[in-house]
Amino acid sequence: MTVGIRDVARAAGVSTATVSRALGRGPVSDALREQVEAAVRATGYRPNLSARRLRSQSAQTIGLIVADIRNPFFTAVSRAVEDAAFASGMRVILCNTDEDPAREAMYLRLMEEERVTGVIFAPTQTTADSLRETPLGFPVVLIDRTGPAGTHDSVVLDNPAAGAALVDHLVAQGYRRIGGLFGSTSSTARERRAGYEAAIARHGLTPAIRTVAPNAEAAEAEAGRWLGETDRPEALVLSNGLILMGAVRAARAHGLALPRDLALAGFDNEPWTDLVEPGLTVIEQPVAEIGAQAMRLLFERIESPEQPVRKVMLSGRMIARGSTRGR
Amino acid sequence: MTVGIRDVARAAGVSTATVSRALGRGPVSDALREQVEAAVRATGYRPNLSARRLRSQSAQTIGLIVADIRNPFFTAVSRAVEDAAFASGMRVILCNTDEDPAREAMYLRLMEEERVTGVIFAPTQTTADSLRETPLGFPVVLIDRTGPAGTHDSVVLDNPAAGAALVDHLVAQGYRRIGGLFGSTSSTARERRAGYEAAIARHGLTPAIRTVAPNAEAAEAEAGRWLGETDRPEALVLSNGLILMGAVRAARAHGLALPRDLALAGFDNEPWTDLVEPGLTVIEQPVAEIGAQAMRLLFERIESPEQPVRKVMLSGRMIARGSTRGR
DNA sequence: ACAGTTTGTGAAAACGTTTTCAGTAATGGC
DNA sequence: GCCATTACTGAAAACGTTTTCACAAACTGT
Repeated sequence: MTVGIRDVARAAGVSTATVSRALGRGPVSDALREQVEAAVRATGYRPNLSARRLRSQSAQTIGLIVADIRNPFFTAVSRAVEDAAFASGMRVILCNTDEDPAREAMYLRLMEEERVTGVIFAPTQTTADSLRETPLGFPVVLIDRTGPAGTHDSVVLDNPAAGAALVDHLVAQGYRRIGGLFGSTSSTARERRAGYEAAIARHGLTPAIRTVAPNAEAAEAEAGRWLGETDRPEALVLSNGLILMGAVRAARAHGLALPRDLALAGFDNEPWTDLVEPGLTVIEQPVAEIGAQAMRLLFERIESPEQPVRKVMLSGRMIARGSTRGR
Repeated sequence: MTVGIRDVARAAGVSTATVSRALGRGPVSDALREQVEAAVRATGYRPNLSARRLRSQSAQTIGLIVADIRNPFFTAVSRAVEDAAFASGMRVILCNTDEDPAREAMYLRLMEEERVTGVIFAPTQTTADSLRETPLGFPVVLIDRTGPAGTHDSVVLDNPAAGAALVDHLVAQGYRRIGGLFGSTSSTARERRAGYEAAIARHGLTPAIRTVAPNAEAAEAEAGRWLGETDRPEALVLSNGLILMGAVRAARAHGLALPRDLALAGFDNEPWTDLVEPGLTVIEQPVAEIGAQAMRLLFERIESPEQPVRKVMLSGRMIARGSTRGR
């Protein structure tokens, strides 16, 4: 039924080995190569990638495992990853874990069964920790979140510096009672929180920290409670774009005007952050760069598996907007 | 090196056929099944999916081809598609075409080589037209955009109705000079435009239409020009979320207040549309439903390939917000 | 002109599964 | 107790490629 390499070989009057070589990079005379190409056109042949993978033991596929593609940070990273992958003739399998360690484990197993060339992975804290003992059958590059030191290549933001920068900025603008609302499941949030704490201490201020599941709904609920209390903070640092959005909603619900009643500073320079009045101060992450660097690390790891573990740390860029304008 | 089914068979003291059956759904006695499962655990066996696909001629993979995953509409749809796919034991390969027919053709060919089970595809007008003559080796479900009638299953919004609903709403709110800014590459935009035109005519008004590449930058530039003209419209209908965002930016740049100086009504109820003051009136698309329905159509098509072509048309829901408050 | 290399080619093995085929043992109806 | 099913099982073929191996022909350098 379906046309295979032997049909092409017959049509071209050569062996299947020659067809394979003509299509790949084996040595073939120009004359035969042309015959083969003509036969391919005539027969409408399409190589069967499963067979090719099985025989060549190379899947030319990478796995991309993230919490939720709807988080704009991951959306942008995934686009960069896929561009780089397809440019190198690789396919991408995308998986959403919803920060669930069980699903993470399931997808990692799936990646083993696919015999993928490599995986780019934003793990939860839990899985990142267990990753060091379980050797996978493929190279892994961690993004956004990082595991215990030195077990896998990774590309992350300089989160402590970014967290501290937001505090410094708020202090410079005259705010003193600065709270922090951080995600509960990722090392990223922990690091941003550490930067926040360090900067707060350096300025001789008192920290006020709450943690929350990293989604807009949970953040809105928690921020709503907080802002309803009598000693609510003058300013809030939010550890990612979804939590920032939740905080904006909560502020609206309480009728608090930015920045007069409450200052907000968060992460992720999403397109809407400069549209909501008076503009939200954020740390912009170099999302495309993160994806591209992750692919680069992955390719280089595949190239030379034994090289020392590397960690690429990129800097965020603070974009000051109206939400932190001084008092 | 790597452990295969024959290693498991040897460890369990059975044939490879029995292992295959124990892991799949063949008839195996309970005793042997347990032996096999123990052997699998002992050896750390992971099935090789390439081999399985090759032999069983079933890839259990679907392709998802969209313009750009960063368009929130496609982000949300893709999430729904992947949830449904993984729930049925299928993998998803995601491809971004950037509305480029050449890339669309390339990815369609890739899908043939992958021998995918099916494809969910949001094509450009160009490719949608050519799709009817080129028979692909797999079922295709069109989403968002639709080709010439009746060649492929599809799930689309009732775009004419949605476009008309926005006009009706604007008219009811007292606006008369209502312009429309539509994307230039998709049938979706054409249909929304048709709805706009029909409603405009029905109200005895004069249409004013411009088209633009469907991205925020191009939309901002074009809207900026338009709003700078002396006879600028009182209200604008925007054919998708990105164009809506561009229009908001252009209005800001011209210092126009919503809705006093300009009313805006667009598509896609993205999370930010109720955060930018005074809230943007939009048609909400049932994104999760679109993804889920597409998968359903695809599965049913696989089930019975000969059944008549089906088109699922879903209704949008208008959410009226401040940007169209009456004058 | 010769040995040694390089280049191009085909036959056949191999990749790791599932599936077919044939066969044996157990079960059921009478 | 016998025949006809049914339930399991293993040997071997098959899936569609790439890669190894062997070999012939065409080049090198001398």
